[in-house]
Amino acid sequence: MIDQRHTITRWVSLLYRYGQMYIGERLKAHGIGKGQHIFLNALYKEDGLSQEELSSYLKIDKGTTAKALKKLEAQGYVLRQVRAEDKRSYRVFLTEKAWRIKDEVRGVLTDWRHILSDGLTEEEQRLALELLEKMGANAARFIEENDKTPKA
Amino acid sequence: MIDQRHTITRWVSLLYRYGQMYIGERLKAHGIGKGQHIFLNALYKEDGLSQEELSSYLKIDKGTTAKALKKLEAQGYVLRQVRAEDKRSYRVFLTEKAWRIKDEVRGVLTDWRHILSDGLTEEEQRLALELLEKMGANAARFIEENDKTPKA
DNA sequence: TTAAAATAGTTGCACATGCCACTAATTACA
DNA sequence: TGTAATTAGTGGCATGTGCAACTATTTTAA
Repeated sequence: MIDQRHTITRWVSLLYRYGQMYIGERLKAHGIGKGQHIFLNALYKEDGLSQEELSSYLKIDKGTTAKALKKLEAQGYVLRQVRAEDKRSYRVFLTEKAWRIKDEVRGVLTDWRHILSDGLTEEEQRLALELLEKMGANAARFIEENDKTPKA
Repeated sequence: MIDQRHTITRWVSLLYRYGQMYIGERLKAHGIGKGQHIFLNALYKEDGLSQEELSSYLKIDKGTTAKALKKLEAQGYVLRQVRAEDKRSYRVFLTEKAWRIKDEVRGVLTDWRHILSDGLTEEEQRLALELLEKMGANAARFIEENDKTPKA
């Protein structure tokens, strides 16, 4: 019925939304929402980051970051320690409870990647990541340049 | 500081969120939100579809579709006509006001694609679309199969 | 050294999105 | 034919997300 030509933007939208559904479904049982897993995964890689560092690494708004961490803290997955050297900021640490489910949380992303990669060769998977990375870097550069408020 | 290895999922998230920001910013002046442009674009391709058809084509929840169309109708961009043959459903038509901004609305997506494609060869762009399409189809198949409520 | 600018984090608001329960109409079938 | 099942659309709820205004602290510079 409709012309089936899809665009990059359209597929990105589908992949994002469906990925969120999958992740949300898989983590629901732990009381972790689809907006929080990304922070857990970042902290598994490097524990003790500040919210600012998480925000800028993940390129997620600091308000969103604050809310996600608040939930993770309420669920007992992270705790926040005011830094002595700079009392404005925290260090965010994973709790034992968070470390205990590390493999499971990381497994959700791994599994989703496997679902997406079905039928793709190793080479295609590598290429997909490389091209997404290039486009992502372009997007980030553009958006970040354009919200620098013109000084004048 | 943090290991810079990003995954497909991470880049998809960034591309989606930044794309939404870009689109929202560009269409704000027309009173069109970032959640509505996708429906306009689908209708530019084929006018007069039902909400059901739009939902299933775009793979967007029918509740979300209903709300987006309600906004577009309130802004005078679409109107809905009950079908005589099936009084449960509408045909959604673009108004003259919507047709007038067609090039501009479509241009937003084109421009965003150009931003993303900066530094990519034609061949890479083709590949990117092809790989996204394959992964998108995998995602859709998985999600759609898994929410078929087991009959038993 | 003090006043101004920058920075980390919080909160409220608006909006997008999916899910679910619901209504009204249509279709299937006993 | 009449009842059950299915379908199109709506509305409420929960959550994620970005933005903007705000506070508290730290840094810069006059």
